Parts: sequence; C-alpha cells; structure tokens
Amino acid sequence: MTKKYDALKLENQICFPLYACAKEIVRKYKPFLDEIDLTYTQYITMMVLWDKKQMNVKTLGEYLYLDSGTLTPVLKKLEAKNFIRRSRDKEDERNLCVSITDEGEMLKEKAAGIPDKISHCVNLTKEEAEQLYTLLYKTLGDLSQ
Amino acid sequence: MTKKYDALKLENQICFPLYACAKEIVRKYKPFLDEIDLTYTQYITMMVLWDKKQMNVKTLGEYLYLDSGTLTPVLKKLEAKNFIRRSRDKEDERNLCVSITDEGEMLKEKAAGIPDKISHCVNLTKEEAEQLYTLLYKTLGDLSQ
DNA sequence: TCCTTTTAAATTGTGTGCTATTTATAAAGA
DNA sequence: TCTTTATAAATAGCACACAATTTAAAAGGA
Repeated sequence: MTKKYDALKLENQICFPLYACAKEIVRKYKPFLDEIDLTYTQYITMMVLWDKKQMNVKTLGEYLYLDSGTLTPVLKKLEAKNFIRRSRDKEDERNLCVSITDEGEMLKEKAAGIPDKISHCVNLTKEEAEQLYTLLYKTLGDLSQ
Repeated sequence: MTKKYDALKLENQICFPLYACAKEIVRKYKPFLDEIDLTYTQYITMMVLWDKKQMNVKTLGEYLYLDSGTLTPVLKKLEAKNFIRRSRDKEDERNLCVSITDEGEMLKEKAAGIPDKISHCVNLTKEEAEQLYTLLYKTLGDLSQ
C-alpha cells in the first residue's frame, strides 16, 4: 500500500537522479578538460562558438540555458585565455558580441577526442542513449514553458 | 555524411541536456521551496532524514553524491533553522551524527505537496517517466564506477 | 606503548549559478 | 524633442560543488 509520504523519498523522485547524474558526468569530464585548461561551463560555451563562430551574450545564454550573471565571468576568463574576443556591437552598443579567436579554433582540435572518451564512461546501448536523449529534450522542452 | 567535429556539437551530446534539465527542474522547485525556507540541496538532505531519521555525514554524502566540503555548510544552516541536530558520535568521535528534530519532522508535512506540484511541470507519460528513471539510474550506476 | 597510517569532518580557494539590482543604450510615445 | 519604457550586460550577494589540505580521532603494527 502506498503511504502518505512516499513521494518525498529520494528514490521516488525524477529530479534527484537527474541532478546526481549531471554532477557525476561533469566530474568525468574534469580530467580531460583539465588537459585543455577549460571548466565544463567554459567547454560548452566553446562548443557553441566552435559551431557558430560568433554570437551575442543573450543568444549564447539561450543556447546554454544560462544568463549574463553566469556568463559574464565565464566569458571574461575565456577572453583572458585568448580563446574568444568580446566587443560591443557597433549597430547596438547594448549587445556584446562574443567571437572565437584563432587560438580558440585551434583548441577545437585538442577537444575533438573528448566526446568519445566520455562515452566510454556510460555503458548505454545505442538505443538506450537515443531514448535518454529524446526523453531529456522532451523534459527540457516542458520545463522551458 | 558525418563530419569530423560533429561529436563536439552541443546537440550531439548526452551530457548537455542532462546538465540543462537538472538546472531547469531545480529552478522549478524554487518557488515551492522558498515557501518552506529550504534550498534544493537542503531539501534533498531533509528528504533523506525524513526517511532515515539519523545518519553520519559520510553516509549522507553517499546517498546524495556530495562530500563533506559541500555538506558541512549545508548542515550548519539546517541546524541554525532547528530542522536538524549535529552531534559527535560517542563511540567514534570522528563521526558527526546528523539527526532530525521535531521541527524538522513538522516540516515534512509542509513539504508533502511539493512532488505533486513539480510533476505538473513535466508532461511525460507514466511509461516515459519510468523509462527516464531507469535510464538515469543505469547511467548513474555506470558513472559511479 | 609509541609511531604510523587511516578515516571523518572541517577548512580553504576557485568557479559556477541564481535572483535582484544597476548601468548604459536604444526605442517609443506624448 | 523630451521623457518614459524596454532591453542587454554587468554587478552584487548568496549558496552550492569540488579539489586539495588540514585537523582530530581511531586503528594497526613494531
């Protein structure tokens, strides 16, 4: 019989394994990211810029689900490492344009092997990984409402 | 045709939706947790104690995937709110025993409605939720190796 | 018993991540 | 045009989260 407080148990929540999984997988990235002197947040920021080359902070934040309060210090650190450039948009000075540097492009080469190394830490079948991927994006969509 | 750097795109990673989903769902808890003066980390700590009544920091950390560096300040705040007690184990003074107070028990009543409110933020079917749950715990198991 | 090793928490320092506020710029309206 | 409103970043303050170190206590071995 289901008891009054069962829903309050850790093992009956969907949020907890999500929270724990995200933390643990980010931890797995650490040794690989250390080698290229990036944190996980810096890494996902670079991933967007490796793909899109340039973007303002607001749009970047929409991709990453982060706001300027988090991004500003991250971007300043990436700029200090010469992986990105930060400059005001001449058309609209409110916008800060973030763009990748040559050094940032070169970093992509060094990062190219990371996704494969991480995939070895998780033993999901191709079908399971696709299922998880689909369910996570469906959930993310619901949560963004 | 698959390109050399495709694996480095945000949308081809499993970690990113995991990371984003975890953040967004924790954000959904915030208004409800604000009402009972708990942060998410404090809430999952209380969940373990509502269930188990008492436990040392190390064991608590194994349940929550957190270490003493994170837990010590969290536990001090919960003690300041009179939801828990912290006391050294008489048998082995290295262990700190964390136990729930009457006030902590009373908080359970106020928290009882939260899981149901959160479930309305995510529109997964019962089957999808179970699938996601299973895949997350499978992944968490792999990552803990 | 005394010394070494191990273990559990606490501490330190860095980096997010969030809310709320502030600053600067642009847009909109009387 | 002048004022009000809206928008984009930056800033401030708080709370994790983690790695590395320190402290205190217990266990194990010569």
